Amino acid sequence: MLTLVLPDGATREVPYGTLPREVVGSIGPRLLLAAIAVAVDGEVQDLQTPLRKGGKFVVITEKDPRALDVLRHSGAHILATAVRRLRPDAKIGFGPAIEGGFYYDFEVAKPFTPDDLEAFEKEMAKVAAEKLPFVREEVSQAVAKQRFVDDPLKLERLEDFEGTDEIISTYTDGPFVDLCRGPHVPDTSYLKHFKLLSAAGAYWRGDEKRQMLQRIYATAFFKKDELDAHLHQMEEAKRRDHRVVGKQLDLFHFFPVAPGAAFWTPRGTTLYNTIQDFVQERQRDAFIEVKTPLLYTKKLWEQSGHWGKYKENMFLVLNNETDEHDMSLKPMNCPSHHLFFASHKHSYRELPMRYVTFDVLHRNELSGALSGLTRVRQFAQDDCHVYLREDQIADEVKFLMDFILGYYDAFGLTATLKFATRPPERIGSDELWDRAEAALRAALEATGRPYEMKEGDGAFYGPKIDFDVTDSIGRQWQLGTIQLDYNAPERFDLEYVGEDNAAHRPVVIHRAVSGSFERFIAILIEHFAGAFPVWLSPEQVRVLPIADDLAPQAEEIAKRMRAAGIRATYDQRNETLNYRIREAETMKVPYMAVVGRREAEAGTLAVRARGAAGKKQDIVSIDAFIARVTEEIRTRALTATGAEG
RNA sequence: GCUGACGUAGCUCAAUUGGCAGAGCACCUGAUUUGUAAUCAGGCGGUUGCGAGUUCGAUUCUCGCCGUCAGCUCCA
Repeated sequence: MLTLVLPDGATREVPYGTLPREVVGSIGPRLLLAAIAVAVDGEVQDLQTPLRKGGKFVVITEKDPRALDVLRHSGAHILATAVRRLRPDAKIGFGPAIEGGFYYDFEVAKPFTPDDLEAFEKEMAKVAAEKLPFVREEVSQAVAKQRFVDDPLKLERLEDFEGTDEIISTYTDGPFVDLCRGPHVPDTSYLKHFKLLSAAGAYWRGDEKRQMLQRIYATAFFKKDELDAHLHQMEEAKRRDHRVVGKQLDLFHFFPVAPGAAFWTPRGTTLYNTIQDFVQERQRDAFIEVKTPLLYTKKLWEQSGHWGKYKENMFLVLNNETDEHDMSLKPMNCPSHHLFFASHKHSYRELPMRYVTFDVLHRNELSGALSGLTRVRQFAQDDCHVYLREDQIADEVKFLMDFILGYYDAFGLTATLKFATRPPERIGSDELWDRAEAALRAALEATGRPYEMKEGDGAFYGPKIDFDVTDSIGRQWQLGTIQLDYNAPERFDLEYVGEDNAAHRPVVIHRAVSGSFERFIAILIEHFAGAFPVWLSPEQVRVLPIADDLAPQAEEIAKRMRAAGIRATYDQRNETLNYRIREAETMKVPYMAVVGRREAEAGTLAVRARGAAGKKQDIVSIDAFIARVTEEIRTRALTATGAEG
């Protein structure tokens, strides 16, 4: 007998192998209708999978977030059912639920077209309407092999079960059978609100050496408004796309002759420099800024370990002297900082020493991986390497963490922390890794902040804390990082002189805040949808004279603003005021300052804040306005006075 | 890199089965002198990404190259 504990504390004794369906039905027939699946001690299983253990028994209905994964996983099967009906030659791969939806991989002779997707979507609606029950069967290896005799990918998966005592199960809906662990919704009619999103190639088991399958991405929800909201969110993300907004606001370009390397326009350069200035200002006291060469011989990369582990991603340069590609553009700043540190004797009193550099880095990303500013081949980091004593790790991690979180705060971004441990491909002994992971984890724990684990996701030289930032429409981006490195000091033979007058090995921490400026700016563009706060705006005020004869005053006013440190322009073109306002709005200029005859005589401005259409005019003196804007810039206010939210 | 889609004026997009490459915006000129999101008129603007091929004829069909986009961890 198994003991089930219901949420209200009541217990049920049921025989081993009882179906959850029976238990739920006995609690209430209406609950059975609403049930999607159940969870036993937190483990989700469907209503037709026999109970094999007792524990806390929770009925999962639509309201439970875990129900969505079940629905989506079933959606994947329904997709495969539809595809098989229309393309019987399709071999099935995997079809899991993923964050935001689900996909299914197929091996087909001819890739899918958008027309195919439309047909599949219609067929899925039919399958759903047929209300086919999902039938679970637990089968032997031999029976399973029989069942998937025409599906080589499934047979390959079955081989993994050889010699294990795992239960092999299949799920059938109508004509379609899939090797599947479950859980599933009771029948296909549960899938009501779904949409096929895209099709693209995907390697079998993510391995580029294996054949390429065709993956169809889709999403599904229980309620129509949730699906609509999801699709709307995708539209919103598209509207904010930094590649589109960057063009509208004239911030950067790409040219085919420099794939993956941005050309920054005057406006984009202003934005870029403003952000870099901000970092530099924040780092003025506790950091040491240096500039280092871009090009190095391979000797340095051999010493750092990059030549062995990272060569594929480096741009190698032909050395005329040796006639070999034995030089490389730097993909990272760390080795040059190590050279700096090693160039002098250091006392323990000097530590921690924090070197920072904003140099350009080059990484040879796969051509297919390039994407706008978020994945580029040339970029700059706000890169810092800290040299410190082992006993300083906890304090330093806290210091860096506060620095990083404070920085994001200035942009209205919030971060969550991820702790990443040793990856399979790595340098350094296990003893060093043990020490590094223990030290970093202890420092992280000491800050008292919550964090998530990312096992095996560390850098090749050490464990790290990643900062994942959430933007204004809820998307997550990995930005900052704190990486602990015991290997580099060994490789570069770094030393400091301790209190005992003996040489000691320092520890290195790699730290980035923005990740790369390129990607950070892309994120800011999308975060603010191009409507930057005043301090970041490439153009902060646009002065608009109402008629030609007021142009000299407008120019004079713009000059006064510039003298006060405001990025001000004036637009005296022979166009209507409406036209010029529209253009300033389109360019997301935070303030428009209109000068008419009344204002010119009184020394005032009629100020219109961006996005404040229909609001009553704000008549202020020029001096008061300058004071207000300079104050907003100084404090780096996130919302302008009187502007949209 | 691989799979697929796409590439037409500075930008956003048209161009029936292969048959004279177009529009709006931007830009220039002129008129208008403008009070809070597009004044009117005229004009300039193209090796249809690059290179081959098929054809009487290619933006359109075929091949190669370049670039852009989606995807290539999310495990039956």
